[in-house]
Amino acid sequence: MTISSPEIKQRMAHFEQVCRTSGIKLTHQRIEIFREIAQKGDHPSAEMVYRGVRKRMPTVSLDTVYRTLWLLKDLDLVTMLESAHEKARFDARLSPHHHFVCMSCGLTQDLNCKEFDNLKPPKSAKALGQALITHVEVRGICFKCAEKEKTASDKTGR
Amino acid sequence: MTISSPEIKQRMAHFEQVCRTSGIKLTHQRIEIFREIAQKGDHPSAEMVYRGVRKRMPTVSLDTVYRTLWLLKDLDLVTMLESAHEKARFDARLSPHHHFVCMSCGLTQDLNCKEFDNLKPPKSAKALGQALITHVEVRGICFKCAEKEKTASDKTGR
DNA sequence: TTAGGTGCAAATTCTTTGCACCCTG
DNA sequence: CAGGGTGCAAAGAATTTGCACCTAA
Repeated sequence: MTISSPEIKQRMAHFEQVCRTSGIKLTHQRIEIFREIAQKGDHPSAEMVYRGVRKRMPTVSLDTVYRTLWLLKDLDLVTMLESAHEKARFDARLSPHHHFVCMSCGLTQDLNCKEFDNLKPPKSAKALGQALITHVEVRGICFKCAEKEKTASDKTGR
Repeated sequence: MTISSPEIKQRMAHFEQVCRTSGIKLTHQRIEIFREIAQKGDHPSAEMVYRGVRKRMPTVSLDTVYRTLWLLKDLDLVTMLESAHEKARFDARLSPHHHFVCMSCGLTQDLNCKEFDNLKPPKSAKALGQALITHVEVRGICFKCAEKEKTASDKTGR
């Protein structure tokens, strides 16, 4: 999937604005790396971004791509699929169920919900393949992390 | 979360039966590794399983834990959270949307669905923390992989 | 000008593999 | 007893880090 040109422009403008606001330097590398993600809708990996950017800028290094990607993520300019950084985790429960994932510490807890169990894949999924499982992931902040953040903000005032 | 004793027994029985059916040897290591996952509901990582099993069997090696975990997964005796093996993947689309993930090749495609957008976190999530985002992941087989499997089965007859 | 950013190469972390010995069936 | 399974140590893959040079503001 390729993103339409006005949409890309808007994304680039937003990117530049956020960088300025955050006092982050607008380097060639950062611009090209962000553009690479902004103009592609196929959820590229760091390696894929690297290869794409190298076409236009043959000297970028892979580690700059990584540093920039995490930076963009911290600035909420991109989102991440699959919790990279996370190790594989296993579950012996085979019956369908859902998850609550803490966005701060990554703790994953089972979530039982009849309503979710009964969700049917939408028509739009039919265009992509054969849908088998509909799994809901509720993301939020677990109580332990909420407590921690509260304590921290009491100190920093932030 | 600890799993109730009858439930564990049932899981162990199922495990032993599947191993026999598949002609997989029931070694001490495999039994203890499966038990470790079966009796815990907290989605342990390979490292955590390793530490748990070592208490009862100090000589197991981490690589046996890994080999056994992937084996259990192949036998559909355990499921995996977070697509380990997968690299981090990025997305510049910030508006909420959902995903169709191919269970065979891992291809992730955006899925638009108003019904999913409007899903509210269930009451049971309130007990775990503050819910912020409800994300649906439809898992299935994409057309490309379905085609591949079809071609393969034409040959193997499986 | 100068602090933050980059490239390089080496380090880390998680996971996999080759090989000789061991144990289940 | 035979062939799959295991432990060890070493290899791989993805990501991170230290350091000296570079460049946007």
